[in-house]
Amino acid sequence: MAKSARKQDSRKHSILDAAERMARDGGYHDVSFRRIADDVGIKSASVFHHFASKEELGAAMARRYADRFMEAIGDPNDANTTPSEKLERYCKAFTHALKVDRQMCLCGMLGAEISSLPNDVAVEARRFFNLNIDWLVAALTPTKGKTKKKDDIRGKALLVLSALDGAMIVSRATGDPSIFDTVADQVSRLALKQL
Amino acid sequence: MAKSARKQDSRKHSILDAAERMARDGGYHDVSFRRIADDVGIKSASVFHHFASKEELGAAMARRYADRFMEAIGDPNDANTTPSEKLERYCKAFTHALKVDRQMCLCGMLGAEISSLPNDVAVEARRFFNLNIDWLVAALTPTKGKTKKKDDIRGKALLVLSALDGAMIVSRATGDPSIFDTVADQVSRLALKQL
DNA sequence: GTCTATAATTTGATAGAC
DNA sequence: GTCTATCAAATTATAGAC
Repeated sequence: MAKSARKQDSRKHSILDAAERMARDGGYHDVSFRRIADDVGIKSASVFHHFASKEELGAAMARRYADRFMEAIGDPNDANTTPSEKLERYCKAFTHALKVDRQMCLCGMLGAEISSLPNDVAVEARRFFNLNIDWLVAALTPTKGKTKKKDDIRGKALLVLSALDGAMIVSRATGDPSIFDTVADQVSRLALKQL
Repeated sequence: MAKSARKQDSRKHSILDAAERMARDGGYHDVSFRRIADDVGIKSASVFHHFASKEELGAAMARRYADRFMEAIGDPNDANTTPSEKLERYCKAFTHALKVDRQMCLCGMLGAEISSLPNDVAVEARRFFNLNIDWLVAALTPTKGKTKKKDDIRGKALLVLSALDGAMIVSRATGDPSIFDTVADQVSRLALKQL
């Protein structure tokens, strides 16, 4: 039972991998069951055994991506790392998506498409952004010393998130990956200034 | 002859309007000739009389959007307006897209999808970004006084473009339009500082 | 310039055998 | 859990009448 459950998860995993790759290049509307099946090496009818609909698949794909992303950036309240180190780790998660995967951030893509997404997929995309904002606010809040104005911190969090997501698009659109670094460096310095 | 040319242009105009609306909500892959035709009130075969292929339509759509955008933001070298005024006008163009049109910036959407776009469409999207970067560099370059380091100015231009494009996504994804203003205000102040 | 008709392909999805 | 077979609908695109 444990063995077959693992086997099922592995197939589900492969299906989500294929779907994620397609969505991060062409968006949700460019994902197709046929091409996923071809990628995985099964038939499209078999994909439906794992996910009852495209909406369900899309929601699972977005949720898995968000969970992975949050796990990669760690605990924003960890007392053993500085805001600067936390922010560096955060930027690296984006850098990995852009330069190692050589793709868009999945939820950045879904965020752009949000008004045309099926509800369950849109919910997961929205969740990603809210989790990110909360994480950045926590990471940028000084653990000791006077409490800075909360609105200022939130503003900086929104600036960091927006700039990094936008920089991915600008980098990819112009074909110049160094643009991302230029933007990430600036926005990191600004977010940490007068903290 | 002038009359029929005008009539043709009006129809082409309506087709591009419909295509743009679809692309700004769901991306290039969510644009369809059938739905464009339904929107305009003609048959899909008639759309092909105006645009020989989806790629040609997509390229025309992107180019028209970019040209309109550049016209809206004006001359970056105009000696009668300050960098601050230029930047304000630039932000307003994005605000209009987000709050009046209530849609994504078309080229922001196409930029995210760039790796899956037909060549001619990708070329136009790329052009939009390069035009924007050049415009911002010109607008942020002081007309008199010492010439700031060119890399600094370019860096600020990239930050502004990235942050505004990203802020559109974050605003739409979270359903909170005020996020855009928060980011735009910060990035404007930062770009003008020590100019 | 728009139409009908049609083609070839792809889409998301289901039924039922193995 | 995967398959074959099938479906209805949608996709881009073309041919040819009006």
